[in-house]
Amino acid sequence: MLRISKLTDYSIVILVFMAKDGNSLTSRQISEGSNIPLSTVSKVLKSLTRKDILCSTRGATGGYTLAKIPKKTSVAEIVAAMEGPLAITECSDTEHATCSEEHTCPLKSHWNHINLAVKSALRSVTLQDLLSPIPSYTVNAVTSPYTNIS
Amino acid sequence: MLRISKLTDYSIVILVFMAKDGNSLTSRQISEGSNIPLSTVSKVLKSLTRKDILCSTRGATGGYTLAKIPKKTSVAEIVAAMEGPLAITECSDTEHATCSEEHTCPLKSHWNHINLAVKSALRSVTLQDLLSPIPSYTVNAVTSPYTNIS
DNA sequence: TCAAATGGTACCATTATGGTACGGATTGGC
DNA sequence: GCCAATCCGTACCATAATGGTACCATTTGA
Repeated sequence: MLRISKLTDYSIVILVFMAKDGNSLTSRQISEGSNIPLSTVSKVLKSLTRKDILCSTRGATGGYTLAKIPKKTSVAEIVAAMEGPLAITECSDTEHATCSEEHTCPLKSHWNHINLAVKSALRSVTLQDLLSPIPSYTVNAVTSPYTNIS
Repeated sequence: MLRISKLTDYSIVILVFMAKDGNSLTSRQISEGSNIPLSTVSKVLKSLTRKDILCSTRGATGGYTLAKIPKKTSVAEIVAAMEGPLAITECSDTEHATCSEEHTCPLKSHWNHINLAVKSALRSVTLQDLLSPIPSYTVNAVTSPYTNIS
C-alpha cells in the first residue's frame, strides 16, 4: 500500500538512536538500545554502510558511526539505501515489453513527475529534523478533509 | 520498493482509456482495448466502482462510465481506491505494541508529515492531466543530480 | 425466457519481505 | 603469535503480499 518496508523503518529508528548518542557504537549496543534483534540490526547497518550513510570500523573495538552530520542525511537517502532507487512504477527502472503500447507510454512521463514529487517530499526531511521530538507543523487538520470523497 | 502495485498501474491505464473514449464501456471492450486480461480488468473495475471513481450499470447493455469528469479524479484517489488509505508507515493506520517505546513515537509525527507530502504530490495530478500525451514539465534534468550521493 | 453484463468471492502460483544463521575477514590487546 | 571481538557477505526459510484466474450469483434488456 505504497508503504516503506519494516527494515527501512528500523533504519530510521537506528539512525536516530545513533545520532542522539553521537559516539561510535557496535551493532550489539545498537540492538540493545533500540530493542531490535541483533541479526536484523546487523543487516540494516550493513546496508546503510554500503550506501555511505554510515562508516564502519572492523576488528576489535570496531563499530559504526554516522558518515555525515545528521543535517546532511535525508529520508530520501535512507529509503533509497534500504529499498533501492526510488521508483514508484515498474517501468521507471526496468524495461517492459508491453511498455511499447501506444496508450501506456505517454503515462511514463507523468509517473516520472509523480515520482519526482514523492522524492522531493522525502528529501525535504533530514535526520536532523527527526531528532527533535515535537515538530512545528500540524498534520491532523490537513489530513482529515481527504478521507471521504464523494 | 515504495512502488505502486500492478493493479494500480492497470487502473490508470484503464481510466485513461475510458476517459479518451468517453462512452459507456463493458469490461470486455476495455480488456480488448487495453490489452489487459478480462478477469484482471473486471477486478480493477469493481474496485474503482466501489470507491465511486466509476459508475456501473448491470444487466444486458450494462457497462462502466466515469463517475466524474477527468479533472475531478486525482491519482491520489486512484491509488487509494486500489491500495487502501495512503499510509507510508505501518504505525499510521494500525496500532503497534512496540510503538509505545520512547524513541519511536516521536517519529510518528514526522512520518505523518512525509505522508502528507507524498499524498499532496499524488493529488496534484488528475486524470485529465494524464490524457495529454506530452506534458509540459521536463523531468530528466531534475532527476539526474540525485543518482549518486557521496 | 434467454443472453449479456456486473458483483462477489475464493483459490493458487509467484514474488517480496522479515528474520535468522553461518562462516570468513579484519583488527586490537595480551 | 594468538585470541577474542567485531564487521562482512551470503544463504536460507517462514510468512505475507501480490497477481492472476475462475466460478457462480445477480441483474436487466430484448
